[in-house]
This record gives sequence, C-alpha cells and structure tokens, in this order.
Amino acid sequence: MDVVSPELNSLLPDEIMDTEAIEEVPHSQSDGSAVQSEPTHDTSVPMETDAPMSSEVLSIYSNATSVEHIQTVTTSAATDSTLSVIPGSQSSITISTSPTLFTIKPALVTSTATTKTTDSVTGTTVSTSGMQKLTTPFAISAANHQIILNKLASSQATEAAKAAGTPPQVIKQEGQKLLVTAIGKTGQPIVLQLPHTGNKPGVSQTSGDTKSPTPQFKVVTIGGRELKPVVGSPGNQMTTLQAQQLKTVQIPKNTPASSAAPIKFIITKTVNSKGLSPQTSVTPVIAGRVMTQTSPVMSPKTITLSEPHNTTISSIPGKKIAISPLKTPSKVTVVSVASPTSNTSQKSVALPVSVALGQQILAVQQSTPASPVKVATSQTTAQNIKPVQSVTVGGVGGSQFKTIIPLATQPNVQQIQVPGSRFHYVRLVTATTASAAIQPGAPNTSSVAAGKPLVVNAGAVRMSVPVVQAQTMKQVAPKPLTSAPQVVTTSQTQQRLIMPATPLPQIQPNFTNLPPGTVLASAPGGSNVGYAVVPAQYVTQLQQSQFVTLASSSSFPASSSIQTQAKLPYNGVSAAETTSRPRKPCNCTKSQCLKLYCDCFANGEFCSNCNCNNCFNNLEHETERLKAIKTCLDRNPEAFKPKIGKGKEGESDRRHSKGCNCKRSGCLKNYCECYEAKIMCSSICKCVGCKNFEESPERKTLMHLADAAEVRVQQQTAAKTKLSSQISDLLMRTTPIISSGGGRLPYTFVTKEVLEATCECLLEQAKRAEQTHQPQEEAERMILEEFGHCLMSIISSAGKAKADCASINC
DNA sequence: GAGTTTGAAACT
DNA sequence: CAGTTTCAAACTC
Repeated sequence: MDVVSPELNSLLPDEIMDTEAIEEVPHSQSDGSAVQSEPTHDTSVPMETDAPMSSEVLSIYSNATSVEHIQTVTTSAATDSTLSVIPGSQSSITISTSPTLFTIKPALVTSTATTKTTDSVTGTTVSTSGMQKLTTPFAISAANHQIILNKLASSQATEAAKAAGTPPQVIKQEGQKLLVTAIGKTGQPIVLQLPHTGNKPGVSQTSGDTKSPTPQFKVVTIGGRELKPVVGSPGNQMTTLQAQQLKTVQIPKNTPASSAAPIKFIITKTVNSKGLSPQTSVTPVIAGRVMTQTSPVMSPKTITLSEPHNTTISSIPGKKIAISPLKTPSKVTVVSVASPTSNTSQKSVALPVSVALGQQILAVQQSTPASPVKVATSQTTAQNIKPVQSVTVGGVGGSQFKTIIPLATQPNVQQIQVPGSRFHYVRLVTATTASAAIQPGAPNTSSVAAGKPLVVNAGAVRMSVPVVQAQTMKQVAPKPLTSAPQVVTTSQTQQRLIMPATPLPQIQPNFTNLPPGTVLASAPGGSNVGYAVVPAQYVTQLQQSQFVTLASSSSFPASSSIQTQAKLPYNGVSAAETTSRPRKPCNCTKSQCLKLYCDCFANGEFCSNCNCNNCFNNLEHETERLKAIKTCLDRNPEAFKPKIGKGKEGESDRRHSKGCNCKRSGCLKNYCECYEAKIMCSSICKCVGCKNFEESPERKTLMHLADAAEVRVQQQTAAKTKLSSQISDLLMRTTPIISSGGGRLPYTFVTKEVLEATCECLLEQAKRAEQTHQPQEEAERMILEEFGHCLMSIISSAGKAKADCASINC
C-alpha cells in the first residue's frame, strides 16, 4: 500500500501545503465501477488532514470538458474533527457543481448567488442558481467559482453531536479540527467516483438513522485502481469507537441521466494561516487531493457531502489532525487507507482513527477488510481488519509525521513512519480479542480512551517492517506483553494499540519524537504489554541474521511479505544515498552510546559493527536506551529530528535547523555541521568567521578542489574498471584452447625462444638488405615479409602441435 | 596510529 | 541563558 509516499512526504517542505497543487485528473467513469483513471503527473501531494489552526481549503471545481474523476475526501479522523457534511435535510452538504471551480475553504468567504449552501447544523440553506448546496461552513464565491467551506463552530458541532445522540468528542479540543482520510496510492490523487445511486442530496442522514439512504462514493486512484468505496452509513457495522470517531465526508452524487459536465474536486489545504482571518484559523484543511469526476453528468451536478455521524462533526475547535508533514503540532495524517470491502455490493469502509495527538498513543482502526494498495493481501479473516494501517502523525511542534504502513497480510504489525526524519515506528499487535482495561493513568490513552476499544496484543508478532532507509525489515518476535489489564479490547474492530511497557511508564517514548528508525516492539521482559524502541535498522540486522525471538509465544503468522519502503531523504541526502552508504561505526568510549554524541544513537540506530566500548545502544539494554531517549527528548524535543531541513522561503532548500556555532573552523571543515551536510550557513548560524557562504572564495576553492578530487577518483575508478575489463578480455582471448577442436592457437607457442628466433630472423633479413644496399623501403618490405614468414611458421607449428596434442589426448 | 583540534552535547 | 565541561569526530602529523 502506498499511502502517501513517504518519499514524497519527506520531500515536502514544512512550509508547503499552503495550498495544494490542483491537478486535473484525466478521466474516469461515472458509473462508479471500473474507473479508468490515468496516472497524472503528480497530484501526489500527500494527503494532509492537518489543520494547524489554519484554514482548510477544500476546492471543488469541475471541468466541463474533461473527463472527470470523482474525488473523494474521506475524513475519518480518529480524534475528531471532520468535515461535517451530512447528507440529509439538516446535516448534509450538497454541492451541485456547475462547470466551475469550487473552493471550499475556511477563509473569508463571500457566498454567491450561484450557490446553495445548507448548514448541516442549523439546517439553513443558501441556495443559488448554481445549484450548489453546502453546509454553512461553506461559503461560496461565485466570482471566482469557488466554494469556501468554513468550519463549523465548535458550539455548533457540539450541538450537532448532541442532536445526533452522541457526545461530542473531547479529544484535544485545541488544534485538531478536521480529519481527512485520504485513500490513495502514493503520488496519486484520490479519485472519488460518484456512483449513480440516485441518492438525492438533502436526504437526512443522522447517526441514529441507519436506514436512511446512504450516499456512497467510490474512491479510485488515478491509476484507475479502485481503492474502496466509502459508505457513510452508520449501519455499516461501525463500532462504537467508529461511531464516535469515524468522520466521513461522503459525496453522493445525484446524477441526472443527461448530465455530462465533469466535476472536479480539488481539496486544498492551507497550512499557513497567514493572511487568513481568525475564522480560518479554526477551519479544517483538506489538502492535496485533486479529484475529478468523469461521470457524464450534465451540470448542474449535485454532490452531497455527508457525514454519517453527526457526533463526529469536525467542528470541535482546537482539534487538529494533520495529514502531512507540517509544522503544526499534534497533527495526524491519515494516509491512504484504502481497501476494497470483501463482498458487499455497496462497498463501505469505515476508517476511524484514534489519535492522541501531542501525546503518545496513536491508534488506527479500520473496520473493513482492506488490502494495502500496493500489497496484495489475501483477506482470510472475516474480522474485517485491515492488516496494516497507515497513519501519518504530525510531530509535536514540528513537521514530522508518522505513518503506519500496512504490512503484509498480518494485522499484527503497524508501522509508524516519520518521513524526512527517518522515524520509523512499528506497533506490534496481534489480532487477539482479549480484553483488558485501559490503564487509567496512562496519559497516552486519554484521548482515545473514551469508549474506544483497544485491543491488547498478547500474541507473538512477527514484523515485517519497511525501513526508512530501504532496509528491509523482516521478522521480529516481540516479547510477551505484560500487564494485560492496561488495554481495552473491542470485539469488533480489532483496534490495536501499543501500550507503554509497564515497567517504564515514565519513559514512554513519544511517537512524535522517537529517534529515527525506531521500531516499537514489545518490551523485553514484559509479559503481556509493552514495547521496545528498536531502531528499524536493527530489525534489518535481525532479519539478516536470524529471527530474534523476544516473545515466548510462538504463534507467528508466517508473514512473508517484506516491504521495502520508499527511501526517505535524510538530512538532505536521499535515502538511496544513505542506504548505499554504510553507516559509520562509532567509537564512543564514555557515553555508552546513549547520548547524542553517538551518531548511532542520534540517528536512532543500534550500534552495529561499531568500535564503541561499553555500548548500551542495543536491544540488550533497552531499558537504559529508553531512558536515554526520554532524557534526550526531555532536554530537547527536537533531538532526534533531522538537523537539516527545509529553509525559509527565499533561502536555500536545505539548512541547518539550529545553525552552527563554529568559531575557528571558518565553517569550512567537517567540524561544521553545515559544511558537513554540504550546505551553506544561514542566518540562524552563530558561527564566527564563517566562510561557508555562497560567494566565499575559500568555499569555492574548496568546492573546486573537492570536485576535482571527485572527478579524479571517478576517472581512476573508470580507468581501473576499464583496465580490468581489458585484462579480463585479453585473458579470455588468449586462453589456450587446446582441447577444443578448432579455435585459436595456444598463445603458449609464442615462447621466449620463438620470439628470439623471430627477432634473429628479422635482424638477419635486415642485414641482408643492408648488404645488398637495398633502399630503406625495400629493406622494410623484406623485414616485414620475413616477419610474415615467421608468423606463418609459428602458426603452422602451433597448429601441428595442437593436432598432435589433440591426438595424444584423445 | 597517536595526538590535537573542533564544536556539539551535556552539564552547572 | 550563559559559561563550562564532556565527548567523539575531524583533523594533523
């Protein structure tokens, strides 16, 4: 499953996503089946559900002439806020798209006369000639053909939730605003195809009304792959947790038979709240997905954005869920959770995601069996559990996010990845249904605890973990989990949550700040619950050698699929580079490799093949290592983040996050972290006598020298290669082939004696020519002629010897 | 390879 | 936050 391409994510600067690029999806079919979508050049902006207090822009525009891909914005934010568009009389948003561009964004908006908006909460509807219905948060601007969707006020959301009979979510009131679940292949925009269900917008659908017609839409990748249809029907076997957390934006389409105008949805996210009105600061942002509807529906087209559950209305203020690497804290990105449902004609997917942002527990849940987009997994279980869930979590106060990547077919491993920073976490979970009680004191579970099922994994797990740096993770057996009573189980959804190891509740690593490459595994020594922070590399190491069984339990599903995740750039260096370049062994002597002095530790890696003394940076000293991580994070939450990141606008693409403090090196030696990273010092550096700037002659000289040296090395390498090839070729040619019936003559016949004899013959011929006073030309001719005779003699002798040899041997 | 230099990390 | 110490890598010889 390619989720948001980690690579792509990593490439995304923190500052980007102000507005996502809008790209037109070539075409798709309108019937909702077999959508033939063509891959486009990159709409592959990673889905971001992040709304860092910034406005979220949902742009929906249609191209009247182009084939349309239906675009789906699925917002299933575990924690809360989602687009509160509910099909129905009161809680639905119906957007009838004329061939215009609709932008739904929380920005200041002027509704226009051509649109019709319906407030999902209040039921107020603003109708315009454009036949567009939107929930009140939507403001429609006719002038620019944009529909601006404003987020519901928190009070409204609460009321709506109450009206729905479900309590409003209380998770992280602040920051999280909208959760958008993107289902799509990496680099591909999510295409939502609206089936011709004939569902009329305006049909009320509340969380309690499960029998109401459920608008549905189909999600299709650009590549034409039908990921999964999403149905917002509450009757879709949603668990309580799902009911509370699942937030879905449904875009049912009322397709008049004659309609042909393509509808194109562009969901744009605005990350930066610059210039946005205060109103926008609370507006969720949906970013990065361009969706085009190819259905031959004539405009006006009606698209209903609906949310099955009012209670999950996104408008809870302060909640933020990020879907991309943004700098906003507490961001959660749900990336590409796509999977076809097993059998229902009307496919539905519930993708509740529970996220404790800013805290440490992240739970992802999916009710329907789903296969990773790129990983063909056979759904053998009827539990409707997606084997792997991919979630991107925004780092606290930073741009990092994590992704749980679907792994193989086994539902017991969840990976959390932090693109760009090589963070890589894996949750080891099993499909066991053992129930337990959530540890009340666990801060990590607070945000997801309420009525949200958690599954304790007691069984042994075998991990298949893609490693950020293209390292293939194989199997790791977790130790038995301890303290079973810490986890609550849901029977139905099999939501799995990694709980902190009991012995070390105080040092639970924060998902957002764990060292890069860290893999969460069961804590050693634990019996039922726990996890170990394991560098992803180490997992690779383990798999390369043998299975490391940390758990006593043995029921490992034979997960054979090993995923190699897209490489992520790290510190400005592509993952490919970092991968191909073996890590330098450390030489720590006093730090026990548990301080940032140690590069291994700083990179979130276990020491391997190092020269360190008294090393504690290994699995055997997990406890100490966790403590050290905790200490480092306490000291500096950014400790494990890449030091080289995206610079400000107008500056270099890469710059040191903190800047250097060089005093004597002039920033032209590897002492300088900027220079070492091959970047120039920036304004944030506090260096003295810096010569590492663009126009620096010293720097240029060094660069030239370095380039020259590199060229020299390359040339030498090439020369060596060529020479080696030539020698090899020569040897191949001159290899005696006596045994063969034909072919070349053995070179061994050109012996020293033969050469001497030949030379004597040539000299004798030269003397003869001289004695006869032959002109030089004639002399040369005579000598060459003699040489030819000699060669003929040699060849003849060789051939005769060869024949004799052959006769003897045979 | 030993010793020195350097600057980040850690500490006070 | 600033100054000092510790540390390991980078560098020099």
